[in-house]
Amino acid sequence: MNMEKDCNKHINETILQKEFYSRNPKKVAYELLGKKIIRRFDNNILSGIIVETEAYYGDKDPASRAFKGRKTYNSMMWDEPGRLFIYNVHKYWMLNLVAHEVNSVGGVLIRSLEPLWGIEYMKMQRKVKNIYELTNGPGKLSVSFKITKELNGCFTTSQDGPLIIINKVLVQNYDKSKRIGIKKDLSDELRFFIKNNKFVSK
DNA sequence: AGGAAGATCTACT
DNA sequence: GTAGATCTTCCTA
Repeated sequence: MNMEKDCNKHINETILQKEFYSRNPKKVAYELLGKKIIRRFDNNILSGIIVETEAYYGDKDPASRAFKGRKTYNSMMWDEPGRLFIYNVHKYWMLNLVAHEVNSVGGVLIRSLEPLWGIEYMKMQRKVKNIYELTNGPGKLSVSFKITKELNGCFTTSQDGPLIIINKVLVQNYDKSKRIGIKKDLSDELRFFIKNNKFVSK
């Protein structure tokens, strides 16, 4: 076995650490594309590849949950980068990673995944058979991956957490657009997705 | 008490 | 593809 190759493989299989998330959310959102998400609960393991994300800022971003100042339900956005921030929209839970520079506020919404393992379990959760309908939207992936507000504040950076994110090589073939479903959006394009990936939301 | 929300489903043209 | 209902959670009054 080639020693250099073995070494690279090891590096690419590490859990993303706090430093990764301690940057501008826009940069974190883009770099999260292609990374592997692993969800553990009871004796189950589910996993998928992140194929669509959106960046959110603090009080300068009218679409952000942090826009109106720090409250009980949104305080996680001020917290340590790499923790989970979960909130509700309509009747669905949104999966976010806390991501911001020092003394700042922000997060990245995971909008779509490409399912890897546990597909049968996801079909049961979602009550649909079509594999493309399991995780192609923020609400849908939370149902498939059994994500609820109980996970708010969990550290994705610790080995034994219920949800961790594994490093992978940087995705090159990505595209960006305005964020989806936002009434008052910023002029910047803050939605990132892998080009021609069938699991990106519509 | 009333309303809005970072979405989704269903039932259509 | 697009319109309208949905019936949860948290906000504002």
